Amino acid sequence: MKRVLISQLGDCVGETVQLRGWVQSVRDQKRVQFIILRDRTGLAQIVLEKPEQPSELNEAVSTLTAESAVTLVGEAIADDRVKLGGVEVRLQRLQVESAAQPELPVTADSSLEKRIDWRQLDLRRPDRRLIFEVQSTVEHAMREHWRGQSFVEIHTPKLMGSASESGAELFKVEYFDRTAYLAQSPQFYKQMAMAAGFERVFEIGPVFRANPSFTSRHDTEFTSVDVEIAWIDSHEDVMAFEERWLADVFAAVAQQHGEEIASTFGVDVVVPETPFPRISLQEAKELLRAHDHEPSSSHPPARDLGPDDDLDPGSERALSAIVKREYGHEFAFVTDYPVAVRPFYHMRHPEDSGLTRSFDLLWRGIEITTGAQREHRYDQLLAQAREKDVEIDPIGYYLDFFRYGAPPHGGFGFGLTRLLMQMLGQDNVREVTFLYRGPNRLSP
RNA sequence: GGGGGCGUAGCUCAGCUGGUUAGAGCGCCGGCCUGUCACGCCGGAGGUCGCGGGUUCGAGUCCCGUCGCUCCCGCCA
Repeated sequence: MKRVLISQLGDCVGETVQLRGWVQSVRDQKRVQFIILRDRTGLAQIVLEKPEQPSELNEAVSTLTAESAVTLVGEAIADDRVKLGGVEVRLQRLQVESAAQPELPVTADSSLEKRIDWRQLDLRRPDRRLIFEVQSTVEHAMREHWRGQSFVEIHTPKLMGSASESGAELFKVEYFDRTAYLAQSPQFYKQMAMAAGFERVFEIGPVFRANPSFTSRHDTEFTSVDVEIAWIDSHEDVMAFEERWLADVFAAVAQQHGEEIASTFGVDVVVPETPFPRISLQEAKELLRAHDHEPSSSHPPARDLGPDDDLDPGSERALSAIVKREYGHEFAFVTDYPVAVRPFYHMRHPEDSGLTRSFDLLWRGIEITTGAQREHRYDQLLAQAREKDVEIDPIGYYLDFFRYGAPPHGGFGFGLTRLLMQMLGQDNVREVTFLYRGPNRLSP
């Protein structure tokens, strides 16, 4: 007897094998019983004859409930009648490791909310599992690319004494006799790595945002991918890095999961061509004005945008559609945002101090990256902080990073779940988050 | 924080302008069925219609309040 996975059954015909998995279904007939067993590699049919006097084994099969965890032993038999792979296992022994209660609380067509309540059952579905296999491939491909370019992986603290950026709200936590905050971004610390001479760093880690955002693309805790690179000339170098890095990631996903993603989710993973189109925010607004985009029924139309306005979600969707049509590209770097909508540490254009050396990356209408060249000159950084009315005292440690020689540098933050959501045609980040955290969700 | 939508059986939903005992499909339980593979057939159980109040002879349905969820906007990745 040997322990095998369901995918290996075809090579075990005539052998006695042990299978371990979950009961997908039971068909209990007069003369014969079938179990459909599922493991991480697929489905298999288990068969047992039922004589006039049913055996104990027959009784055990009759009382099996769907989703019970079992170990079973039987002989693998090739049989053309079996539509499921042409091989079935003639049951000899059955061990119920843990019986499932009858009547599952969720099914594949249950609401997302209920499926998250019972996430351990929801994730047993092969299509949900595929999401996290793809995520593993994505992160691995990212690391391979970084390692090939001598990046250093860092792990920055998630407990902070003060805010790292203005705007987003912070979660307060009790920290002995004072208050600490959960990090909303590793921004300041990856810049510290630049001051420390690491030159190229990355981090994949959790970030926390106390925004009460009720949308399909926000959560209060999510996995952020952060990159910072020294000795750059402008934000162009950062974009040039990111597009090649992403092309590598897409190539790995397409190669390892392309077919399964297409058959499961009905979307093609297409490796994007580099370079991606670059469009300044001003050009973007002109494009939007020039194209009469039709508002969809589920989304409001894009607003009319002033010079200091950022793109709203409607404009981002419309812009992506225009770029797809005009440039034939699904990605678009939107560059050179006005100072008003960017944080104090973004470097300004030397020839136009109202604009920053910054960019967002849109993919299929959604923002997956924000990046910039950072201001590394202490006096200029201090002046920009004051101009933005940032309290200097709490960020004194950060400003100190730049007092003893910091290289020109820049980087970006990247939303892993937003990438996965778009890549796999999912309509909500909760689908691609192992356990979602939102304003109303702290369990399971 | 602002706006829209939803809440009826374990799950997904239907219940028109208020009218007897609240329905369907799937699932569950029992029976039947010589190999099913979305098996099929027969039968059964299962509901405080989110919760509270009001209008009415009568409320799942109308009104007010409340709780929960969800989507969009704002904010952002």
